Amino acid sequence: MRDDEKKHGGARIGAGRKKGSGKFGEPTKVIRVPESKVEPIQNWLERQKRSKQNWAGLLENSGFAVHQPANDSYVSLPLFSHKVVAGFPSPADDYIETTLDLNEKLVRNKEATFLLVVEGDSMQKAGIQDGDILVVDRSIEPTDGKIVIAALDGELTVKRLSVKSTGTWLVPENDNYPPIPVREEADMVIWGVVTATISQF
Amino acid sequence: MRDDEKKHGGARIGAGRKKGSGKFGEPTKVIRVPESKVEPIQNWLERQKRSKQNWAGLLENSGFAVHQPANDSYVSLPLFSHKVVAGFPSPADDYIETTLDLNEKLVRNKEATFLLVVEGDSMQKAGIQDGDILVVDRSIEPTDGKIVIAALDGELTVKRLSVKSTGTWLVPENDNYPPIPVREEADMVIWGVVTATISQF
DNA sequence: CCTTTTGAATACCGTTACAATATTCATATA
DNA sequence: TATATGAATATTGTAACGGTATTCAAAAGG
Repeated sequence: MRDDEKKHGGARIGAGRKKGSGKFGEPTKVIRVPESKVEPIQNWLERQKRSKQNWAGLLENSGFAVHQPANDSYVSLPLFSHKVVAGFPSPADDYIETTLDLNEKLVRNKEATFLLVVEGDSMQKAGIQDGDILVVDRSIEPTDGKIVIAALDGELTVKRLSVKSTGTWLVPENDNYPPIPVREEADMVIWGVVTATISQF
Repeated sequence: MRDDEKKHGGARIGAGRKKGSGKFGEPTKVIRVPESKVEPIQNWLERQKRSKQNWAGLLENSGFAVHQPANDSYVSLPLFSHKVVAGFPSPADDYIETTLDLNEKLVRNKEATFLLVVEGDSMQKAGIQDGDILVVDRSIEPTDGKIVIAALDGELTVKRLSVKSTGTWLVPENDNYPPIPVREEADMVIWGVVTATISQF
């Protein structure tokens, strides 16, 4: 076969890169901006891309997602990410990452969830303050490291559960209080695992 | 005088436009950005130049994309008071003090409320941790002592607002950070007042 | 007939180039 | 002395360019 006959391809329809296959997934434009703002803007663009993916993924996995609540209440509030907003604080534009219903976000298992008003400051370091509302899920397995509601001899406490080979402890997150040893599982009734805490100002 | 002798000016040193006399006051660069982001970016640049916005102005043209809920039904969760529950509890029995809908509890003015994810630990003492979700109400007057979301020269921060005769300050609740003086209202745009913070574990 | 290779076709992207303005200021003019 | 002029230089939005990346179907090879 002669060289000039060695041909592949050739003119054809349908060839060529697809539209929207670029890094931004949409048409682009060149604009002129001050030098000092180039990096912030590009960082922001990067975050915009990533955060969209993240939230989508997060919502997917966590089951909070946008799908179900037909008969339940659904109050959609715009949710911003601080990071994303930090550089470009304009509520008017499309910086809204997603919308979120607080009940949905905070309550995974409605039947097993209850709220509790905190008294005392023994969990201050974990961000739990006196007067906070705790969201407690009784369907979650209380494992080592989880913050739990435990009734010790009828005394209700919020502590971090520590299950080690040396024994089980209820550990306050406040240096002024000592860890409490749990001698037997018998003295302790765990009500549930704290999934969130809400402080109102 | 002949026409070709009618001359003004002429070659001379020092002539010409001064550097930095453009709209941005600094060298510029051309960058390519997605079309949908052109306007947001240019709005932001505009605002950076004359960061002259006050609370009222922000409210005016903010145009939040707040999604309206279809209707307000409630998710009632049992709310316990720590004291009351101290006995022995099951959310099913009558230790339940009341029931509470989180959206109702946390969102007073739905149209003016949005959520924000916190970054940083400058408000640790107020129980606001990195990663928390803040509930921000834009309809509440930012007064002395309120925790506010403030954009200082485009930088978004969560701080306690201090309005004294000596001036206005944004005060972090973390000893590692100094209070930030607000020289003029012009530097500062207050997005809203924080009404609650939610930590999830 | 099925799989792999190939290269034309097309989109994308960072940068430069360019033409139209805008600004400045020493000089010519009144 | 005050004003008008126009060369000199900066700025700015957009077009253009060259280099890459991607896609697809025809050609080549099993």
